[in-house]
Amino acid sequence: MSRWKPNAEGRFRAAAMELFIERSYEQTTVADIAERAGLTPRTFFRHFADKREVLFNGSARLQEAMLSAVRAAPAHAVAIEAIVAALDGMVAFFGDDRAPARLRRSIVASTPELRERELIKLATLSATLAEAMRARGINEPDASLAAEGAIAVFRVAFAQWLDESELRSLGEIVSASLNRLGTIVAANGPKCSSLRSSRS
Amino acid sequence: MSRWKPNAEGRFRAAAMELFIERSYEQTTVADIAERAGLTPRTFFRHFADKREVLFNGSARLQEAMLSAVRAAPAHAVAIEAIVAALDGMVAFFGDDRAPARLRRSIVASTPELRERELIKLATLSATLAEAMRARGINEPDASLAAEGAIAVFRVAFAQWLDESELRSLGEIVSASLNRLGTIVAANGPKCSSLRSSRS
DNA sequence: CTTTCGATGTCATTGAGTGACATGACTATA
DNA sequence: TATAGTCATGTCACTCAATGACATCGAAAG
Repeated sequence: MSRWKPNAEGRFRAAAMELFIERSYEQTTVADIAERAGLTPRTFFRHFADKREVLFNGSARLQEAMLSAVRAAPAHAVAIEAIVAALDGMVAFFGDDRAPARLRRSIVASTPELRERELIKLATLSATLAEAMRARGINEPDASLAAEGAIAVFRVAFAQWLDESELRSLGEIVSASLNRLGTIVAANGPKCSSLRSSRS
Repeated sequence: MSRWKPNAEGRFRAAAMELFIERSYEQTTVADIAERAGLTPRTFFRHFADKREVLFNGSARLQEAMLSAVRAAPAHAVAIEAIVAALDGMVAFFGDDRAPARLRRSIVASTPELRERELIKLATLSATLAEAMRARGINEPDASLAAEGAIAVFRVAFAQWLDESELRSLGEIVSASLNRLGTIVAANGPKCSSLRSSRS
């Protein structure tokens, strides 16, 4: 019997998904996952920083997809062009099949611990996007604002995409949301509306 | 000696802040905090859901400030007016003193665990704001988009407020950021720019 | 004074996460 | 083929966050 098991991470992920569905995330211990994967708990933590990470494999690939889309954008793109490219890359990453995303969301949504992790992944995505925009000559605070706005649009649109039936594609929803955000925020008077500058 | 200690939560918070500064968050155990507070670890968890929560006392009050500001807005406010009110309420909540916020941020920023919790507090704030807007007749997806956008603006502006010297007030920075976001997003063509609707 | 109730203490336990060290397996090089 | 090096894994022991069960103390009400 060989001691070395090929594709340990894949084994862990598959075992974890099975157990998270059979029971739930909370009622599954790392020992359970390791047992089903035919490995030990100690090895689990050599492949994943913590129990949550086993569910967040895709975030690195999503980030890569977003980044290469931004870098492929025209050279002197302004902020809006950069985030449109980023959103485009993210939309392409997910394709048409909502089922896996829905399944994953049902697991993540069921546990505060996992919702927290999801948020930090999105925040990382936002920070990475802002950084990429700065690297293309878009300065602060535009880079951060545009990045935060883009991720916010994506989050809202993505949730809608999962909630509604197969009517509109993700791209259509994202596009509509981006336009909607523009309409909303642009309704603000050029001078700052009624926000009082509270110098005490 | 009386067994009952008045203001247990306050004692825990004070003890925790001291220790987080002396050592760090990570190198402080709940047992340490309890000892300095003159209480037991078990009691700590009766007052705080987990170790992180001891640092997030203000978030409930911030949410209250934001909510009452939104509810105080004119009756048929459109999205932009509602979020301006919300931002106004949040700005007022922090006042002029940046020192406490800076200290707290230095602690939170030093630990991924705490950054995650911070994000979920902001996400909760966003969801609450969206809910309040819906209660005032603003429909989806405008409510969610505006709420996400507003929180994004606040987050970026708040970070700037802490980073720069005492030049501009928080209100001024928030106001400027909101306008900037409007300028950026409004630059998007009315029809959706180049985001291809990727119906595979 | 006694009863009741809420806050705390005590004890035991589970499960996440980590460090140290041993061991098996694959690879390179002679 | 032999030997050394390296990498993934197993084993053991440990810390610490978090929780349940139960005892106890203090205060307030009757």
